[in-house]
Amino acid sequence: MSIIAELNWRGLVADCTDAAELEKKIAAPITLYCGFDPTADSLHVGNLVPLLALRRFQLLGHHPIAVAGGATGSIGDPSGKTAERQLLTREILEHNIACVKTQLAKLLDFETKQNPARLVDNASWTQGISFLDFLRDIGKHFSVNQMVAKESVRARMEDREVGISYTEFSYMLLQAFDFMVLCRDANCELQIGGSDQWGNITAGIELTRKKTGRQVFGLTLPLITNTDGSKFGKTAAGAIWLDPRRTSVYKFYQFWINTDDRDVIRYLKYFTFLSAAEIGALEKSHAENPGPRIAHKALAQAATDLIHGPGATAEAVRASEILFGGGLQDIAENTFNEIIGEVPTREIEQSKLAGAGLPLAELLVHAGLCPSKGQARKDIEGGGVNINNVREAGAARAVTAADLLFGRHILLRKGKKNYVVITAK
RNA sequence: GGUAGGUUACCCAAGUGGCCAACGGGGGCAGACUGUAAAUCUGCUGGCUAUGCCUUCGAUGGUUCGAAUCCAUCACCUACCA
Repeated sequence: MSIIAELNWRGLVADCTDAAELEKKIAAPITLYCGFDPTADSLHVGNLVPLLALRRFQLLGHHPIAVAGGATGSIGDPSGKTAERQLLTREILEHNIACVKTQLAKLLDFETKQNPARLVDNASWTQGISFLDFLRDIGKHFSVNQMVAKESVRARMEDREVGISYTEFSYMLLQAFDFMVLCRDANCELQIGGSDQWGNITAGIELTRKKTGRQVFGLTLPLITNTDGSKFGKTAAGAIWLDPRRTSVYKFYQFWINTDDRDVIRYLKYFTFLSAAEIGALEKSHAENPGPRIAHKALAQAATDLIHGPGATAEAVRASEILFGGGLQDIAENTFNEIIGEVPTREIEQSKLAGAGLPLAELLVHAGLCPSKGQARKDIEGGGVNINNVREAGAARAVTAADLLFGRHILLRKGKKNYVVITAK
């Protein structure tokens, strides 16, 4: 199957330039790139679509280049942003680039002989260029009239409250320059990216044509949206990160498990490498009997596997089975131990539980389940708090050593899915 | 530079001297139902050593027994004029 057909059945093509010509070109392996700006010290699930797309190209024989945006990231892409952003400091940028690089490296194959992936930083080719040279060699090819017409800029120009700085306005020149350099030096002929990158990509295509006379291509991937209208990849607690120190493997797995029914098949196509046949089977089983959530589990399993590996995934699955499987009544100690570390775990001094013990509200705050004691009391009175999976509706309830399971742990729960293990020490 | 209007909790937004920790909506959290769904219904949504106390209605100062509400100054935003 060609990569275009592959992306098409998965619903991963939002738009592309000169489809007919690209189709011909792509019959033979080509070199393509996608950029990732280091806006944080970890990528998040939203970055997964373009990243996995690079991988999909690689699996079908093409040559992927992941570009870490050391240069572009220091400017800030205005695309899809409603307000000017704070520039990152040099130190933070350095740190972010280093972190993002290791994540990119994990998802692409750099070892294969045929078509190894490459990882470059666009700062490496912007560094030596003076502002004057850049204005003369690159800036001259851009028409401000056209730049102003691009959606990303126009949106900000029309909004008089926020506006756009000259710095962010110039962003597209840098990204266009990347494409031109990669075409010239690495024979890169295709750039992929999120649909918000369309303007930047086409700017690069034009610059490349003007500077090198070559025709290069652009392909954008759809913006992922949840059916209920909320933003994909964001929870109340924030973004879902790929770095397990920011989002635990258990939480990452749970994020996918909690996918809306209406989205699950679509997401299997977007975020896994399962075949059309496999996904078709899951779709059928889900349509017939959605209760067991076979498709959700397959999605969560596959996505977690991809990012965190099979070992960590198995642990997250096991912890989920224990917590959501049934009662804790006669759970074995070593079974319970499996959820420690998977579920957020907090320590507490043994002495605090001695005698009259610690008010439950205080423990909830200590566990990070409630923002304040007042809120904790309300949550308790509302019947949302469980100790060791037994509801505690008395606000005066104190937690004592008698509540410890195996003499060491307390399983706190707020609502249906928010668990914290408290370990006495 | 001139004139008019605005700035209220996570967001939108009501309130124009005491009944205001502040209407309503959104969002969020929790409960019931369920499948760790969706839809629906219900409760909560500033803090605390808690029948009370403290902090909060752009900032600072003032008037008053009492201010989100009145006055002054400052900052920012919007519209019209120049």
